[in-house]
Amino acid sequence: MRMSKLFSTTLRDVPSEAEIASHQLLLRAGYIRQLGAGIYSYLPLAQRVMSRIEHIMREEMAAIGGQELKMPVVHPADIWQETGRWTQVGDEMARFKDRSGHDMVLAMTHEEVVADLARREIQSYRQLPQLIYHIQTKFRDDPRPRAGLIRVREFTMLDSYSLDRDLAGLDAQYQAHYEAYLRIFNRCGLPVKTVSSDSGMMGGLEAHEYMYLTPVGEDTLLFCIQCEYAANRQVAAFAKPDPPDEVPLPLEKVATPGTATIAELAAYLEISPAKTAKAVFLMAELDDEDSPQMVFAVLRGDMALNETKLANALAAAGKGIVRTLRPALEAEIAAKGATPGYASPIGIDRAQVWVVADDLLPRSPNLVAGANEAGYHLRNTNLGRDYDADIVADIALAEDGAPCPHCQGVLEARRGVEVGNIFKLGTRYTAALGATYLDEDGQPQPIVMGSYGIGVGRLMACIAEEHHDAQGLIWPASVAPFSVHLVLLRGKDGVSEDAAEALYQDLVKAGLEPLYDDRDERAGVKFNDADLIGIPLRVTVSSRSLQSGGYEFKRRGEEDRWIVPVETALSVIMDQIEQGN
RNA sequence: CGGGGUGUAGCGCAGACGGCCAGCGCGCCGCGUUUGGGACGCGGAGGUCGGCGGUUCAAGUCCGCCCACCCCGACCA
Repeated sequence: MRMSKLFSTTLRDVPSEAEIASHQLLLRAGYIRQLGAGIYSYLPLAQRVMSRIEHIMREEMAAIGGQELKMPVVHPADIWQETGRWTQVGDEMARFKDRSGHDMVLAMTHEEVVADLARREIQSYRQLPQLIYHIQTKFRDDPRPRAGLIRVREFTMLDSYSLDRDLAGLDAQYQAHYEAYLRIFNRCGLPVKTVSSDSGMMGGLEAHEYMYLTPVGEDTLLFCIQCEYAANRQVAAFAKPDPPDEVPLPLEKVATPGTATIAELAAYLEISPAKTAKAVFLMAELDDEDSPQMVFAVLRGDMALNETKLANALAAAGKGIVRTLRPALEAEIAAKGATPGYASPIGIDRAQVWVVADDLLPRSPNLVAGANEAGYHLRNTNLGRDYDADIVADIALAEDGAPCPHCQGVLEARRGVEVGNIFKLGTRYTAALGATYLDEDGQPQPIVMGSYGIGVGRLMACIAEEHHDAQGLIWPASVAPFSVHLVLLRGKDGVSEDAAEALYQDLVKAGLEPLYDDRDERAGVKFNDADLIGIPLRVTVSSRSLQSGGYEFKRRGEEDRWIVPVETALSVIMDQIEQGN
């Protein structure tokens, strides 16, 4: 490719909307351009990088028996209605009507389509297992896109689905993906950690996320510094302390003026926050209810609520699938007869409010809780004696420094970007859509599904985040948009130009992919652009290099420069590319 | 959706006390000089000042409404 013809230009100034390195550099180097919030055009340079990433994906998918297909971006609503996600998923699914008034959706994922295909194509256990995948555009109308390509609304994903006759088959395919995806990240030069995760809107049995650890990440992960335990904070467990063994004492009302927060209360009574009960009021919108349901979460005062755990606890207890969960307004709390800041689990109207208690509470005696009267609390409240809960479950948030649930070691919080995820879905979608096979006994059985995804653009952005310096991008050879950056510094006599043209033609003939800077620019401009664009190998052809005996070689990210004789230049370039990969 | 911010040429910005043809740097086009780490001179092109409405003799500048984008939060691959 001649740079004089390349469809993009480099920018000297950083566009003001970009804050993180990958976003700034991908813009400045001419890889991407923004069209709208979370919507980008991928210029030829970016398209080449993504093609190379996708090539790696295809190789690794083929290695575990994947068959590539392509499923639609636009779906009729009815398959989403069949699985219930039409109502479960909120506004992040873009919906519209076609000209005849049918509800349609823009695909945000493809479980429904896979299950639909499975019910049409799969009749017999003899046809299982199957592994199908595609690399396809998805749209999620995220409320807040950010950080350049890290979080966008339209994106392409490698999206893989396994179909099995039983859980053992699913386990095997899950494990195969687990490893294949690690190989993909490894080949792309991106270090990742896997963590246990919430299955979120996918639902299912088990899930892992592949996290690239970086301060610009938006997920919080917890890692045990001693053992292998690692989890997204949304699901992270921790070893809760054993409360002291105490005899339940009689309830006692105490005046506690001006203590609407746990900190104020603990200070006023001169007790530890661990001796108090915290009340959190939330409004849950459920998929099968029109009006929001109030939920009263009770935790020990020294712990914070994990809303994901709470939502999962509600679902597990059969209360319904939570679409959204938000803090209740003071007016809503008062409307249920509770006093904000002094609310009590004792005497709460459980016909109107669901009480969910953290699983530490049944063994935490004599906590101070609100008296449901401004300025008063109750000492010695005991779950089971003074009040009951609709649900008792782990709903506490694991925080930095909490004890590991496996080894009691310390959990450390880190930030990360989720670049991939894998889910054991089970039969949720296949059962809903009636995707069954006949077993050896002629009995219909639901097909067992798994789904596995990697965001291509997000992966590219993370690679850029990981591999750059102050001058620009430094692509790993495996995903670089071109294999070699040929820089011509024109002399007066045309000798350098002829040499560079000849080398360029040789490179093209050899099947390599050179980017040839044939522009009429000064050396500084060309070198700076080369650094920005970040191709691993730079070969400079100039009268100075020719006088030194050939062409000047330099690897991006290294300081060494060396001269290679004209005659051997082509083979050295091929060696360098080989070595880089 | 709550809080904060920004919209003036391709990019970065000034202009805000209403007042000539709306500016600067970079980039872009032409000519010349220059030629190994973002050159210099001369001459050019390029603007619905985010949009609509209002106030006024006069609006980039004042007022109202709307839109877009960015950041923090809620939410998510």
